[in-house]
Amino acid sequence: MTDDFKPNMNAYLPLRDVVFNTLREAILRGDLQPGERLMELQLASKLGVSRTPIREAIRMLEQEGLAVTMPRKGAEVAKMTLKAMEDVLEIRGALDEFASQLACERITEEQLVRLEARKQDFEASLKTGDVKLIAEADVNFHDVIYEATGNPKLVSLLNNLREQIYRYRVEYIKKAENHPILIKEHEAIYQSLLKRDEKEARLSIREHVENQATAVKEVIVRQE
Amino acid sequence: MTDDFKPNMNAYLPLRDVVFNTLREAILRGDLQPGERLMELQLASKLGVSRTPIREAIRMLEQEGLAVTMPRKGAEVAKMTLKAMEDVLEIRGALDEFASQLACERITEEQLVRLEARKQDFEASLKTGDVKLIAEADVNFHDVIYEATGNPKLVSLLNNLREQIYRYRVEYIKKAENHPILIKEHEAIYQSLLKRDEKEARLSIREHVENQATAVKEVIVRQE
DNA sequence: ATAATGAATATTGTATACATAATACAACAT
DNA sequence: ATGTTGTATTATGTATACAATATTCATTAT
Repeated sequence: MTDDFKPNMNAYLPLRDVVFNTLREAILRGDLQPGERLMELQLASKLGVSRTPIREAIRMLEQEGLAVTMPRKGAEVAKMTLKAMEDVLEIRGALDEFASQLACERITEEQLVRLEARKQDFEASLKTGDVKLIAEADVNFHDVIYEATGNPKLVSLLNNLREQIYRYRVEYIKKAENHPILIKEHEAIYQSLLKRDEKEARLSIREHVENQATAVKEVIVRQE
Repeated sequence: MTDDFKPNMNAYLPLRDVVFNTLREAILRGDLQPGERLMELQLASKLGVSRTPIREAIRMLEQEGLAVTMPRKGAEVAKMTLKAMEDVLEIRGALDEFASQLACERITEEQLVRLEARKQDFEASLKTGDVKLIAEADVNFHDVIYEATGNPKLVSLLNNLREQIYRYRVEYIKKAENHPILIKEHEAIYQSLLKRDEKEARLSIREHVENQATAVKEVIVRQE
C-alpha cells in the first residue's frame, strides 16, 4: 500500500478536553469572571454533557491556576490578589528575560523574518481598536520569541503565566495613549534580537514587562 | 464561646487528593517506573476506591507533568527523553538562579540560621548513606532558599521542576565520591547568601545545578 | 428584632453501569 | 511460516445513581 493518505485520525478529542478548552477560553475572554462559581450540573447542562467530563476539566483548570476548588464547596474561577499577581509577574519577568536571551542565541533567520511580520501585524491591529485582535497579535509577536528558544517546556510555562496575566490586561490595551509605547517597545525588542544583543534584549523585554505589570496591578487594586 | 480550640476541620480530604498524593509519591519514589501504565481499574482495586477519583487524580498528575495520557489508550508514568530533560534543566537553572538572587535580597536572619542548620543536616545525612534521607535533607536545604524568595508561586513552580528531575537523580546521590562536591557546593551557596552577594549566589547555584544536570542526563541516556 | 433550629433543597463526592474503542489471540487462508 | 480476519477481552469514555455535606430559608424561641 502506498501509504500516503494518512487520514487525520486525531479528529477524536475526549469531551474533557473540549470542556477544558471551552471553559479556559471563557475564563480568558472574561465570560466567566474571577470569583464566579463553576457549578458542575449547571455547566453540564449548558454544554450538553454529563458531570464527569466537567469535573475532569475542572481538575485541569485547577492545575493551570485558572480555577480554585474548596473541598465540598466546589470550584470557582481563580481570582488574583495583588500579592499573587505580583508573584506571577515576578516569575514571568525573569522567564521572559531568560527566553529573550535564549532567543538571541538561537533564533533563525526565518524566525527573524516572521518576527518582523508579526511586529507589523501588531501595529496594524492597533489601528483597528479591536481589543481581542490586538491581544492576539501581541501574543503572536511574543510567541515567535518563545518558539525561538527551542524549548517547548519553557514555551508552555510562559503561555501559562501569560494566561494568568492577560485577562487583567484588557484595560491597558484598550487605551490608545498606550499604543505608541507598545509599538516602540516591540520595535526595541525586535531590533535587539536582530542584533542578537542579549543584554539589550533583556533590557527591552524588562521594560516591556514592567510597564504591563504596572497596568495589571492597577486593575487588581481597583478590583479589590 | 471562647473559640480557642478550632478543631482541625480539615481532616476531610477528597479521595482524588489522597489518590493523587499516593500516586505522586509512588512515581517519585520509583515504585511506578517511567513508562509504566496507569490502569484505572487496577489502581482502583489496589487503592480500594472507584475509578472516578483515580481518573481525577490522573488528570492532576498529567498537569504536573508526571503522567501522560493518550486518548482511548490510557495514561502512563511520564518518561523523559533526553531533550525534554534538557529543557526542564534549562528552565530550572534559570529559575533557581533567580530564586537565589531574590533570596539574597529578602532572606531573614532567622532563615539564614535555618539554612545553616539544614546544611549541617545534609552533611550528617550523607554519612548515613540512606538515599531517601539524603534526598530529603537536600530538599530541605534548598527549600529554605525557595521560601526566602517570599514568592509562593515560584516555590511551587520550583518544586514541580524538582519533582521532574529528582527521580532521575538517585544514582548521583548514591555515589559517595560525589558527596564532598555536594558539601562544598552547599557551603558555597550558604556563604554567598550569608554575604547577600547576588552575583556569587547565582554562580554557586549555577555550578550546583549544572553538576546535577550532567549526572541526570547520563541516567537518561543510559535508559534510552 | 435577633438568634437558633431544623427541614427542604442544592451541590459535591463517589460508585456503578453502559457504550465504544483498543488489544490480544485464535482460526483460517494464502 | 506469514498474514488476515473475526471474536473475546480489556480498558477507557461518558452518563447516571446514590450518598453525604452545604446552603437556604422559614419557623420558633428569646
